[in-house]
Amino acid sequence: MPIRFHNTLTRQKELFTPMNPDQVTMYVCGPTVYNRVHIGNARPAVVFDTLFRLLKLHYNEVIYARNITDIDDKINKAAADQGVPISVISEKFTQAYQEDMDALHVLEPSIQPKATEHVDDIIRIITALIDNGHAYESEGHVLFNVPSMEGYGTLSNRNIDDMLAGARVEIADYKKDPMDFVLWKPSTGGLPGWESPWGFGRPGWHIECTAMINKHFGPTIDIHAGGNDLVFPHHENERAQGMCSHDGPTDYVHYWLHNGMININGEKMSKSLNNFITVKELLDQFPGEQLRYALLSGHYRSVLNFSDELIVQSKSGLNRFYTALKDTADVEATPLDDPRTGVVAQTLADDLNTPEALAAMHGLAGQLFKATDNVERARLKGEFLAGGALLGFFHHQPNAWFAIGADMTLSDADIEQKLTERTQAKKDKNFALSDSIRQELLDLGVEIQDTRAGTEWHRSS
RNA sequence: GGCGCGAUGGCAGAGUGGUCAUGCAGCGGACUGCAACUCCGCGUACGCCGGUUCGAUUCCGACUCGCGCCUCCA
Repeated sequence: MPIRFHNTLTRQKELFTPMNPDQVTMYVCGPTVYNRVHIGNARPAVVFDTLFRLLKLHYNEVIYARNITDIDDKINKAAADQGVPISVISEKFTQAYQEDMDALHVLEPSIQPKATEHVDDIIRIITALIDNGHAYESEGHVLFNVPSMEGYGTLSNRNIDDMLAGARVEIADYKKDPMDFVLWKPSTGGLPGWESPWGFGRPGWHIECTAMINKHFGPTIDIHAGGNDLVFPHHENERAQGMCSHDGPTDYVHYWLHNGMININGEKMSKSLNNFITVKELLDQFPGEQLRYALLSGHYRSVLNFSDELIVQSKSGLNRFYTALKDTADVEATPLDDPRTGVVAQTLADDLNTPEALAAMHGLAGQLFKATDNVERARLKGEFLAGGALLGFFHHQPNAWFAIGADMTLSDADIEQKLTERTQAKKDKNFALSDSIRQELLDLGVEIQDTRAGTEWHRSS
């Protein structure tokens, strides 16, 4: 089963072929750790986590790096405001990020490099760019000289003249060319910084990713992903740095993947609208799995409207999945001979079509409900579980899932007692009593189903 | 101004040159003492106008509307 991706660089769907048939290298832009991340930050983490899971099925080794940006002026500002070292801010929110991602069932990447641990590498690559004639020092700054690179703008599909025509930005006088961007800037007035050949200072934004990729993977990687707002300038500049910091022409990234943005109830998240929703706020109200379902319910390249309705529907969808698991609790799943052939894996192989994958999961659930043959049920359950694992679902036992957020006034023993009374009432044909007991239980968060085997119950919120 | 994206049934959201998405919600039915769960069935969906075609939601062109990026925002 071949894997295909939409590559931002070529603007079309392409067959994925890694440089090394046994090993895939991928890098995803992670958070700047200066506050709790919002739901928009969670989209690439969850989407490309699903990609990571898929790739691991197809290749012996997948090395996945997701960086932590812990050098940034927003961190500097937060630290200055609170009168603490930047490490206090960055460590606190790095920790918070890990917690949020864990709750969304995002697997830990293979490597989580930090900018502060790569300042030497950053300095090395800036030096190389200067040596190659692609960067220059000016008034304590080091700048990448954009006109020195043939093909700048290819990734974001724009040309310099058009950009300058629309620009209304004042050009800093230390720049040779208006498009030149900062690789290193001076730190004065007590700002955090590091010693460098160009004085005490700190790196620009784009260079850390290039440096970390070079350090951990070498000049070229298979996949680089992130939000589509990063295409320009961040990834365009990264690409320029990566390609120009080596002798001779070098590819930087073979497949660029970019996810679309998230809207909140139809509006773009923005500070002025005050509609930023943090992952933490959502996790306080909904299980991570439900949020994950919601994030995967749209194709990753499209805008996703993170509405109240979406969250509700996501819960219903997962309830159906868990009902299927509950109904087949007695069935021992038969694992797929080749997990890559599962219907979910196949839909994901087509440019990570997660809505189609969820539809496939619903298809399997329906078959599971209908099947009567035990061999067939075991096979279906195996495929269903494999699909769930790829999508990052099924971290609960079914009854535990339904009980999330449920009223716990009644103990299990209380419930069993009530059900015994109800069963007796039913035997006595005292349906008024049996129905009132059922309603009482329902009011206390206990749903019941009468089956041939007796009465089943589970808690529900 | 430059570059790009989108418009699918009440909602969400795939996909396809010609019988089918899928889920949620709704309606009818089966099951049930009644329910619940599950199952079966139902709704003349593809922005507008042309073109290509035996046939277009799908391809091509124009239009309308909405959206994104164009300096540190995933």
